Amino acid sequence: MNRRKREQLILDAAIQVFARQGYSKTSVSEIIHEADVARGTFYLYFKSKKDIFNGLLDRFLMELTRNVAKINSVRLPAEGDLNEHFRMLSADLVETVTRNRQLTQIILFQASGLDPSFDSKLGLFYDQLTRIIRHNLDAQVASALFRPLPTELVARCMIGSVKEIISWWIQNDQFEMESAIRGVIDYLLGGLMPMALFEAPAVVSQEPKPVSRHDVNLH
Amino acid sequence: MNRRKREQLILDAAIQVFARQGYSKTSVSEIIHEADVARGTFYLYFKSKKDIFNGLLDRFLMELTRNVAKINSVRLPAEGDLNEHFRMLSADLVETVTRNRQLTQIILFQASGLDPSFDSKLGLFYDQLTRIIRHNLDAQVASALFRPLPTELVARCMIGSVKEIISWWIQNDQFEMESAIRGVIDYLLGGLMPMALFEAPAVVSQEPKPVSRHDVNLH
Amino acid sequence: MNRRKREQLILDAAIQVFARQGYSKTSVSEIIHEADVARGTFYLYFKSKKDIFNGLLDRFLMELTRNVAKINSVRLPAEGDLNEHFRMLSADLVETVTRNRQLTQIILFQASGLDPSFDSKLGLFYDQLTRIIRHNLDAQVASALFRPLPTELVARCMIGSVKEIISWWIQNDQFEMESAIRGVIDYLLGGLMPMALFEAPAVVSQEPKPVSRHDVNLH
Amino acid sequence: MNRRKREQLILDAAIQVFARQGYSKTSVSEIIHEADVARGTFYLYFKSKKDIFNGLLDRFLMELTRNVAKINSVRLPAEGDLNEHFRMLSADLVETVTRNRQLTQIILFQASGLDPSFDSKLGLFYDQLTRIIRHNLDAQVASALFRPLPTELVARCMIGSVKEIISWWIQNDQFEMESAIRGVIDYLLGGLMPMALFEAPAVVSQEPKPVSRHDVNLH
DNA sequence: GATGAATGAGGCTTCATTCAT
DNA sequence: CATGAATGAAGCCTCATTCAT
Repeated sequence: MNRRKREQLILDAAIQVFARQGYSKTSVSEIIHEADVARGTFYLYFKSKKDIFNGLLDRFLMELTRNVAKINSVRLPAEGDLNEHFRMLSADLVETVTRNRQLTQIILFQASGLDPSFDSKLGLFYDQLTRIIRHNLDAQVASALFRPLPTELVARCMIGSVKEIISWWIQNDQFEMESAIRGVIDYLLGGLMPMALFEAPAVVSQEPKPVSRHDVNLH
Repeated sequence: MNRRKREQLILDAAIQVFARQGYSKTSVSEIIHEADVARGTFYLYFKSKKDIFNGLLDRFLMELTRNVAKINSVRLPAEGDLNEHFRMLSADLVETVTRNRQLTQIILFQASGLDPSFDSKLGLFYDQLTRIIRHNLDAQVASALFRPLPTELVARCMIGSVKEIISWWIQNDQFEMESAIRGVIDYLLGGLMPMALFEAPAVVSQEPKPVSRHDVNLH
Repeated sequence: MNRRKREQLILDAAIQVFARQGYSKTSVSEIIHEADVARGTFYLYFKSKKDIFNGLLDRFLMELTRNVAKINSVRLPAEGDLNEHFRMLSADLVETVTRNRQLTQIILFQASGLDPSFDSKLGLFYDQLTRIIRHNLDAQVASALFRPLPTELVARCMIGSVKEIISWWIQNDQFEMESAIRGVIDYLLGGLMPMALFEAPAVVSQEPKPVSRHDVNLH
Repeated sequence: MNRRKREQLILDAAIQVFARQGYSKTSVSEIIHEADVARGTFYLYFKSKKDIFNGLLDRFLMELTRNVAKINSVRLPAEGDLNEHFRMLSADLVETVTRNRQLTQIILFQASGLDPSFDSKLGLFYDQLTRIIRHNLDAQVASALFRPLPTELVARCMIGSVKEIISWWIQNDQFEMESAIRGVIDYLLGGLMPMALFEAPAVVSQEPKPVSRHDVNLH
């Protein structure tokens, strides 16, 4: 068995145990028992319990970042079914999360507050995600596809919404993924689009939107 | 010093220390040192470390529940500035969170995955929150103030949005609370309201919303 | 059993085990087994294995310093049996070393190179000893009782001589302490005194040296 | 690369690492890293960590024994500068110690108490050294060059003196070797020689001692 | 001969909890 | 009620040594 395979073996075992018991209550003993390797072998591949968790964090956050970047890398089409458009783009994200159900659970919802290194890594991850989404929102606003908005704030709300739905899904076996995805996208978009795109354009140009709806600008 | 006062003394000390270091990294030693009571005294008032954390969870989640219930207990006014309306209603929630900045941090973002009992308590809390919000949303939808929506899903998104913003605020000292609150409310509402309420009502009744926007119903 | 007694109990056990096996090969497990206390109790009294050893170092080196200071604190009498004079003064040192045979063994001959903190403590100890002895030597030289000498060097030689004899004694059960002490003092003095002080030059060639100077023969 | 060279390679690496960190704190990993050989290779040449250290002990103690034997193998000249005589004889010892500064440090001052096998080897070494020196002292006493003395005791004192000075030198960069050597020899001799051998009795009271006896001043 | 992945005994330390005073 | 000394299970990690390739 070569180095890569053995490392993966231990990583997989760690995911299982971390998912089952959380980071703090997981001991290295349990990981090596699950992986069926000797104690020393664990430390041959990972410097510490923190280290292996950091490894999981890195891998998974990077994959998620790629997924989110993909969704936000495309210019929105001026017409067509936006919901369907985003649904297709988000397929990879959904697939990643589905394939790593347990890991998602651990990393998104339990990694906070365990260790400064985890926290800072997560903080950077969310910052980066925010930046990506915000960048896209800014572009849409600039092209008047979306109404003026405090885009950083909205990006964070979107992230929070998606996280919460994922959390709900993970803990709920009767969750219907398909309709939920459409529902979330619909809701997230609904808050962004100028009415004009939905309704008769004529009205829009006649009077400005009420001040209360776009006078908010953070920073 | 009577029983109640001493218990509160220890609880306060525990909040301080849990807030500083999180649950797992906090030892009973640190709590009793902060509270300046003997080791045995701690166990006179609390069954275990888990027990005192459960107590904190209960108190804080109950207060948050009351705050959220208040926001959602009022029928929306048919006219007037909705944003301002919600801003006033959410004042207590904002106050609670501001006053317990550290506790919020621990309980909302670090209590997950530490212990099954905490997890189930948090799960119930979010379920209850969802139920409250959803009940209100349903009412608004019924009275056509909001467009048809998968209300449970939307309620969860709202919770997620608020949590994420709170998390951002906690970790960011330059956060401008005032404008953020308005921004979040604006965004959350924007995703819910039928265009008709903003623009000329006439249009709304003339043609239904696009199918793609409200065919999503979970459960 | 009060704090002091319990600490002494553990210290005594530690001395036993350290003496038997040396510092490195002694485990905390063995100390607590010898002391018959629980593992946690050890750490209630000592921060670490290093800490308890440091405690032993401190106590013992301080006692030795006092012993040596005593020997060197008195001005030498202009006449009388110098050997006997020093023998009386060194009684306490001999008693300390005899009473702490095992501790002497560990601290003087095995504490070097185990840990920087031990090394620096030992270094300071020997420096202080050297200073004390040198100070006395300087005084004797000034009053012409001793011949001019590189006093620091000589002080170190004296320390080395005494250490080596102690080491020999510790490892040798048939060692005759009494005669050895007289022999060492005689030898150490012999290298310091101007000939004139011992005898009238003329006499030397006429009759043998005084009995007191060469009646010491070990083995 | 042949067997002998590779063994020497590992031995040299071991010296480096042992010297830097002492025996206990040196791991086989560090030795093989320094030697740049594989882990298994180490065990091809040495049975264990203890084994390689024993090898170093043997080699070095044997060289020291030779050096000391050389100093003591010669009959003292009836006249001439004894100090200079010994200084020349001790050149090799000085050279050995200087060339193996680190090894000296480890073997003379840190090898004690690590392992029974090391202890017994060191014990034998010092016994042998004592025997060599004592044998020579006995001869000098017999020929009345030295005054009657407990020669074994004195031999040990001499060894202790030299060890202490070496230890001082190793830890002190500003040590002036040249004058120290003369000083030590002067002091060691001064404690042994009958006054008569140094000067004509009559002279003593008339003029100061010969320069060679007190021109040594460190610092 | 040479390699280095694998082993597992054993070391140090922490800490929630108990209980005699 | 209050105290705090004592407990010991359990956690993390190291490292000398082996052995299949």
